[in-house]
Amino acid sequence: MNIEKVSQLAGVSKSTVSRYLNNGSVSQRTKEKIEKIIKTHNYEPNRFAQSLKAKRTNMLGVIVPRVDSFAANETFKGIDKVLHDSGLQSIIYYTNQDINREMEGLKALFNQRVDGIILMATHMTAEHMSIINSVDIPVVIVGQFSEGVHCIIHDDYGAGRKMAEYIARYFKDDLLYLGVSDTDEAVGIKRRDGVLDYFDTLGITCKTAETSFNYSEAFDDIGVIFEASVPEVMICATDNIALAALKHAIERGISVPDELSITGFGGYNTTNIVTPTLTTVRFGYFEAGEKAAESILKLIDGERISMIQHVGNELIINESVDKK
Amino acid sequence: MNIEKVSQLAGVSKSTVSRYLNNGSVSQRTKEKIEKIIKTHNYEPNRFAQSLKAKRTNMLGVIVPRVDSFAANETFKGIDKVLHDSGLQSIIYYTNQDINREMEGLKALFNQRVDGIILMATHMTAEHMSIINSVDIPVVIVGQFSEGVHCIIHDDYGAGRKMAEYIARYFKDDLLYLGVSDTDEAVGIKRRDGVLDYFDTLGITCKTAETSFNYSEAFDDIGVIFEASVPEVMICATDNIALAALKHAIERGISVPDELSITGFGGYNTTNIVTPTLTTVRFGYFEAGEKAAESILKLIDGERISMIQHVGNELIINESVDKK
DNA sequence: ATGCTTATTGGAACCGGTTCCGAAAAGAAA
DNA sequence: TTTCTTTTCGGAACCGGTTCCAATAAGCAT
Repeated sequence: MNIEKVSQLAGVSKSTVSRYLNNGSVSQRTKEKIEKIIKTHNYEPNRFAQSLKAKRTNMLGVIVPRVDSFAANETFKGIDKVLHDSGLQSIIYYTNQDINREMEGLKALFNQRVDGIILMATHMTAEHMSIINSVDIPVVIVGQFSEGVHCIIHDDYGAGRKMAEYIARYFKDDLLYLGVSDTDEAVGIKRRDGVLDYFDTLGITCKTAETSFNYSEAFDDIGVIFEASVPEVMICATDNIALAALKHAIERGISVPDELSITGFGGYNTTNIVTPTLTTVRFGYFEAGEKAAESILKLIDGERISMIQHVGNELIINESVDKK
Repeated sequence: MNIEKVSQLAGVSKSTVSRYLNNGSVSQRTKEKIEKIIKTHNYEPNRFAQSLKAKRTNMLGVIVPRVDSFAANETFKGIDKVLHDSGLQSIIYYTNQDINREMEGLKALFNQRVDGIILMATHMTAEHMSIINSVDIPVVIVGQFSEGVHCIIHDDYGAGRKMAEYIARYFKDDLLYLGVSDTDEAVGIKRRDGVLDYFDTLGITCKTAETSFNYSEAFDDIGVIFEASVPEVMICATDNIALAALKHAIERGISVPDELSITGFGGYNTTNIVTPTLTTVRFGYFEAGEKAAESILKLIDGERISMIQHVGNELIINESVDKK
């Protein structure tokens, strides 16, 4: 079934059918004739033919670094909600945390003529920027900041500070901040500085150590740390790291929170499943996804929007901190 | 940049450039001329124009019921691995576990002219089948069985039996199987029957109760069950349910596994994070995804493949069962 | 050089839509 | 009824590729 056949069966021309489909001026009588044919043969116009002429594909590219992370899942749900409501399809480009596949994805999606791209970035490089600039469709980055692109970012500094304020109510020393590499701007630097800067203003000293985002690597690193000494408080840069710390503590018979207080960042579901439940900061991942999708829609429509949008977060007080 | 301009700059005709792009017969000299133009202007053919004629879009639809589940994530990773290696794009249609959106997705993806659809189904209905049959592109179902479609299914019955065999080594009575609604064929019926049938052959009686896939609903149901009596063994139909049971037990001071043994099904990551770690059956979700993708590729190429393919699973013995 | 086979090439039609433009039809005013 | 507007409609060109077919060029043996 194509527009040609529909027009023949309805006894009109192609252009009339096309006009009918696009709210053009068609008389009531022909409208009815065409409608009948379309209904009985349930005709649907070919999207490729449409896109060819219209230069708009109604498809959005979403580059997803990982699929097994709470943050990524929630963000995607937010994106999907907005896009689905606007009748757009999302093409997922999954990168498995491989930064080269991120570049590949940008190019491939652009080549598919998607109308815009949302990039859930892990770490922005100059190469990213050069590709993004060479691509003349809207791009929105969510979760990381980069100069010159539209970004949706979490207030990592504020989250760090919130956590530090909470901890400082109960503890003054023997603190350890367990962070990640500062190649990750948001988590590795901002989040850490939010914590440490606040402690600094109070004159509280907090040791630091570094580990990986990966649960089992973090688990091993924490083993080494505990071998040397167990602090009173461990502020972990992510919930995954905090979960690894908790696991280690329980295995070694260290009581949480009586002997060791542990906190995370993220608000993952698992933080409520383990015992004790984990005190953490919940980020607005879903909201970030929604904002990213709304932003890209506006950009596609040619609207101007601010380059940076912030998403809030919230301290979740659970059982893993000793409130002496 | 389009094929017309390339041809003009190279001083040849459109058809020659097209032939060059599709490994047709082109002389060495013209090959070089065209290559040079394409490289310097980094031209890429318009996919829509190609698809319009070729009737092949190189895009696959994947209908995903949820994104925050270990099973769904692993399956998707398997699918993506195979598709990415074959240079296909996957269009994700996320349904948020809404069965109506599954139908909607089938229609929408077909309408997009995807070359095939992989459906991660929750529950197959007659309506599904009627849409699938009306759609004349290959469809593969993964995770559920339905007569007349190509399915990749897990050996849920075998998994149930494996678990029952293991439990029967240590326990003879006071068992409870905590299942889910039998609207889910695979988990609700097969998995349960695998467990119960085996106990039957040994003359072991096992009580049953029903709850939801959802963690918090399961948590509430388990509270009610424990209020009445706490069994010695709880065989839970999913890891999520088992995690809820574990949480409840710990909250009530019931020692696991000394007083209560708990098992799950799934092999989720969280089962290794909680203490005690959870004995479970790990399903080959990734493998199922790979098989689904390979199958759809074969079907697109017109090969015949068997209607049902099974994926294996493996008992993971952890700490949550008392081996007295 | 001639005749025959094979490798290259350009022209034109086609895929299935949209849109511009002018012609025909309908409606309104005179 | 005639004339002027306004709607409605069909024809044709176009979007950017692919492919069939016939024409030309090249290669080869005689």
